[in-house]
Amino acid sequence: MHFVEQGRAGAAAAGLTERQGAVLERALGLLVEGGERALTTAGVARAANCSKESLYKWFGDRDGLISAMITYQAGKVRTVEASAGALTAETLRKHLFAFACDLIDVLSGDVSLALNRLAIGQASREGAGLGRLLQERGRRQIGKRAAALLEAGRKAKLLAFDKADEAYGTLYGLIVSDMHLRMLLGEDAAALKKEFSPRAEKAVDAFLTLHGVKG
Amino acid sequence: MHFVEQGRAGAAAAGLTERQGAVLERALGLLVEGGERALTTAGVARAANCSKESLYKWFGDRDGLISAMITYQAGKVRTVEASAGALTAETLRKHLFAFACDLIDVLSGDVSLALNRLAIGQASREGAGLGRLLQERGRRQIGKRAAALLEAGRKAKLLAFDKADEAYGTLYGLIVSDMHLRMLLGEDAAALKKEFSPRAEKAVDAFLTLHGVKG
DNA sequence: AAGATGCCGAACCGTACGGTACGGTACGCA
DNA sequence: TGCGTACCGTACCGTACGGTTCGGCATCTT
Repeated sequence: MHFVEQGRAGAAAAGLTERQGAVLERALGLLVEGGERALTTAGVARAANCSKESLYKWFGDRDGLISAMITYQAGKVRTVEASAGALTAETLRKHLFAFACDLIDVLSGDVSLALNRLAIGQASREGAGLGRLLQERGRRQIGKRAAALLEAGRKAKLLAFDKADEAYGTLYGLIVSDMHLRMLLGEDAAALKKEFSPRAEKAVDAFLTLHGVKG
Repeated sequence: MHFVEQGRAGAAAAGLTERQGAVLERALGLLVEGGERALTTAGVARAANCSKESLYKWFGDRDGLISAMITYQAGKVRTVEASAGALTAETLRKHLFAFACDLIDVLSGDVSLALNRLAIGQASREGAGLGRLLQERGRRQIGKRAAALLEAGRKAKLLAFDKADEAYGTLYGLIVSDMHLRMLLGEDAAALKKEFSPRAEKAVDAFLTLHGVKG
């Protein structure tokens, strides 16, 4: 596993009290369980045994609460630096495969799905604020890891590509295809994950066919 | 262009009055403009110059209205049968490229985006009903066209693959990557489309590298 | 001419939500 | 002991929505 979920590390990172972190945790639970409709200020207060007054003091308003939930959750996912050992064709393939599996794991996580649904629902009425936040805090991390891996592969003369982000886009598409959207639309995430996991290997193969240096 | 938008053909296809089709049209307009929050029964009635009573008589309730909107919109997109002429490597590439462009066009359409956002928002609280409907009516059509094209390519010994739907998944991923999700999250659709359109050619090239029969 | 039908516009009802205000309580500090 | 602070629980307010009801009008049928 290359992504680690840390207990409440997200709280301190964002300058939040332990208590506030716990509240956000319950709020995330409510969101996962019942979607945006279940994320009412009264509901969060009841579930977290706190008062609405405190919610408004801490987070400003409902949107502030949601933003705090996103950054809090993003703070829990940390990417482990890839081992900087010498890269061979074999280890590169292994790293790519591990990346593919982790990517599928992250995307199919129920908290991730719930937050993406929330941000997408919000996107229509008020700009791309939450969407950008989610993109920035969530995908940026995992994208960085991929970029580092690809760049290392190129340095080791194992990969060839013009622009790293285009190559990453290709890799992402090969791995994910339309799985993410289907999960967001409500298809059973576990079943889809089971169906897509074996594809991870084929996706890596395809990517190496496209960008691997023949050797 | 291989996808045609027909005026109100969706109405007759779904057994709807001309008037009801017009109402759904206004409802779709409201949804595109202001997201789910703007899709209130009173708002639709006002925008369409009809009474709420008629809305409930015609569509049952709000969910029925939404379902009708989805099937109505799906009925407007028809895939044109690919010309059955002899397939050469050149024409196959052209067809694949046209498909890629059309796919990007469909996915970046504002009505499509709005309906997908709506279905995704709904997915969390009440099963995958709308999601399935959207998937069934919308993507099934375009998927069929792709499947036919791929199958024709295989018959002409220009493509090689085991399962057609897996190959389609690969093609889809190469074309779309994470563009759809980013648009759903609120990134400017026009800008993204502009960025991704040149990628369509590269995606087709990559797909042919993976599944094309060397000749 | 008279009833029936279909529809509009508006009023209405119950509910639920976001946000605020208030009384009460536990705890730290002088 | 007294005071401030932070918090809880609850009640409250305004608003907005889904859904129903009702009076009125126009068109069609017999």
